[in-house]
Amino acid sequence: MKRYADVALPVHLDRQFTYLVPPDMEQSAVVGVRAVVPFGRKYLSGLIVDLPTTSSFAHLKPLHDVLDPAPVMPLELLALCRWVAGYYFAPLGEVLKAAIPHGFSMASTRRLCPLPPLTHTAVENARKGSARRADVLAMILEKGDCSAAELQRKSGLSNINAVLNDFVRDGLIGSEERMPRASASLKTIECIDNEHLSVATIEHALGLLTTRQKKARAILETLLTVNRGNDALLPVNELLRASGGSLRTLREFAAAGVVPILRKEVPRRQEFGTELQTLTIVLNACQKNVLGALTAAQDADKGGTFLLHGVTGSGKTQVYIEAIRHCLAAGKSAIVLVPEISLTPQMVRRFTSHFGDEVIVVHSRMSAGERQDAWRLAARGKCRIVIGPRSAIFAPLAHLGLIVVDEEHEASYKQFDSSPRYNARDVAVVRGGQTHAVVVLGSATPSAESLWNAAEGKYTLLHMPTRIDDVPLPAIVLVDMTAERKRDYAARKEALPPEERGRLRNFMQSSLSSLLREKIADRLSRGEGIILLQNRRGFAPFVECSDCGYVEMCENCNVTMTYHLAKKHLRCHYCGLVRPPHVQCPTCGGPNLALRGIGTQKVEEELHSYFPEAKVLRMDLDTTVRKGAHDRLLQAFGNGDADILLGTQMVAKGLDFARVTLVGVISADTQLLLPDFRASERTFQLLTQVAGRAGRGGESARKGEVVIQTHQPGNTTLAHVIDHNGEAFYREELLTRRELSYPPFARLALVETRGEDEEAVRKTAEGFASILKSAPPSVRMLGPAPAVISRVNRKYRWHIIVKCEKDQDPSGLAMRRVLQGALRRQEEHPRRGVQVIVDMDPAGLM
DNA sequence: AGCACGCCGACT
DNA sequence: GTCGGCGTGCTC
Repeated sequence: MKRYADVALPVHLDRQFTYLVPPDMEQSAVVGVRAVVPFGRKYLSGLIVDLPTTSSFAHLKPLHDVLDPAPVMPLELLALCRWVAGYYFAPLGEVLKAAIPHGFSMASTRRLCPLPPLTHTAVENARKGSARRADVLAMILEKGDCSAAELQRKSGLSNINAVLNDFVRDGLIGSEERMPRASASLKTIECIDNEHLSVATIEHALGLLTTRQKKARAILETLLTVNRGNDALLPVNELLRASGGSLRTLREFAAAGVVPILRKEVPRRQEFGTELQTLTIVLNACQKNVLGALTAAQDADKGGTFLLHGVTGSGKTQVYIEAIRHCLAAGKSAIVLVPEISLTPQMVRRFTSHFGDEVIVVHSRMSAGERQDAWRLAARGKCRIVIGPRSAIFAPLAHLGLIVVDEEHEASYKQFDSSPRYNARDVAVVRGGQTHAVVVLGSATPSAESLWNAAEGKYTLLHMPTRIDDVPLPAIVLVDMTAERKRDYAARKEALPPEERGRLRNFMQSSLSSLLREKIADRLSRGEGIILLQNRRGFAPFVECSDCGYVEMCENCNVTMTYHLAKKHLRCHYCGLVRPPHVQCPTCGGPNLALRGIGTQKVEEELHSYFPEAKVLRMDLDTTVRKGAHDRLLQAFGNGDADILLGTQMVAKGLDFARVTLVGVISADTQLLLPDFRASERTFQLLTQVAGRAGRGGESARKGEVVIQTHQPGNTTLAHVIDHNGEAFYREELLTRRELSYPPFARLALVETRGEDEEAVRKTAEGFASILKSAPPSVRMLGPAPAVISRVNRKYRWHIIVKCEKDQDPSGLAMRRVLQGALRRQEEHPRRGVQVIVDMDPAGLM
């Protein structure tokens, strides 16, 4: 009987491909192992996801190879990936590619070699026809074996494969598809091979040494004194360090057979060290309460989702740690999801201090090899705690007992830029449901969705309303920057003689109000720490002609360009384009191009001019791109090496610094005025988080103070921030959401059409919308309309918002069917160069 | 989505 | 004859 295998491939095709299983692979071809298959002209590696007994397809090809001796993807995880693929409209192959680190998305490369008929004379003959073709032949003849990609690059021919095919047909060259190595190999180190070590041989060799060969003698003598079992092989570099000998000498001994050396595989893993002070922390009554609920749920073995709403500084991390301890004691494993931005060595250390080698950390800066090692360690049960961002929700842990999602409201859990567009928090809840693991969503400022789910009884709400040691919440004051500006202007005018007052036309307000300046001076004099938030990097968010209003725009995107001081250039924060600013206005020719708005660099400059003696650390994307820079900055500030930590939202996510007694928000309005239904929520969350950085010290510490500057002093969101009145904020926010049919009361999908041809993009959007018009009335549609940022990376964007009340379609099934149907019909008449992207539960509508 | 194939027009 | 551009259809 014939056997078949369905293989999911990392291609953007919502289909699986069926292959014949050759008889010699029947044992090894099982669900969850990777296989190499012929696909078109190439070979691809994919995952076997099913073993159907029949196939209606007539021209099946056989599997080419099976890569793994045992499944690399547990069935439970495959089921989760299937759910993600279905819910977020992504091909299964792409979900698997996101879930399995490297080694999955491999494709063959075409290699060429010369055949006997290819001689220098043959090359010269070809040169009569085409010089470029002759060059290709010459290269193959010279190199002997080379890749098609290399030939393409060096020859500049665009249709290299067609050209090569001609040569193959003429019998001049040979061609084959070769797969890259199946997987990055484990790192190996050289060790002394204890098993083949002979004391007699070494003593004999010692006897042969002259008295002058001190180093050589030291190596052998040291070797005789160290006695280790096979489990703890002595690494060569340790032996050399201990004996002071050189690698060269050791190599000679090895070559002579005196010292046997072997290579041992070692997983690459980072060391994070321990943080002793947190090891002895005793939970307070509130923390114990919460922990009790979590451990009881774990013991009941039925899973369940908990929303842990704890104010900043209430000690959530310590609760997570104890819950994990309980989980491990029961023989189970745990996943901790953390926003990428908070995944600092300091944060990881809090976990490694307690659990040591049981912890494995995955993060975006890891190499392919490191990722793969981490995945393998988790899959083999060598590490039972995986800490990481978004993608860590796919960690291949068996016996999952607990999933922690810290800062569950964070938008970074939602992948928005590429398929699969999943929200790791929601996937966590689903995985918990599938495996009966307890899920803890923790936050000081939960998302409106999660709070509503708790109110509806889907999640169990746990509260931690007080800070550790009852440190009071900081006092928050609002500064009206409009009034400030007027006062400032009047004062300057007063100071100038009447004939010079015209110069004030371009008067730029300081980014620091007098109140904030006063408080900064006060803290500086006391040696206390200050955190300043300005959620915009660069110097000036836009450059404007003071005469005609021209604004420097990006040529690829419909956004303003930001002026960066260090390089004195303009930069697009969407596509990365860099160019110098105009010297004269390109529209009116005027010389008055002014730097407008406030970025972190501008604040930094002003701080230097007001407080030349203060040490300021700027922390934003521009100062933290280098590896470890983020941690170094936080460490330096924590040590007291600097007085002021100034930065974008990342200053709100650091760990506690007891010495901070003042937090300043340069402008609360940056996010508040965005045309997005989550703008208020985002602002409330960010400001509450950053305010929570103030005054976290022990009992002796001074109360923290927070100054928030705004041009919207009457805004109710800000009023709730200063009152620490989250309850009122969420009550009002939920009311608005209900009125306007936004989440959590409705499910949203954002359909985006995207392409370089504006007309085609618009027409595709209109076509999609007209298909949606025939949907049942419960599925409603807004748009189509150009996106708020109507062009990014040379591509135009149109949006259709699709929504459906949750009480009419609780599972989202109706909406999914409508969208699925519309996508199918759309694919029947595709427009070249236009993509149609469906973003389920989008993080924002821009 | 890639990618090959086939057809057309520009160029030498 | 060469070569790139572009539309079309396929990938088990």
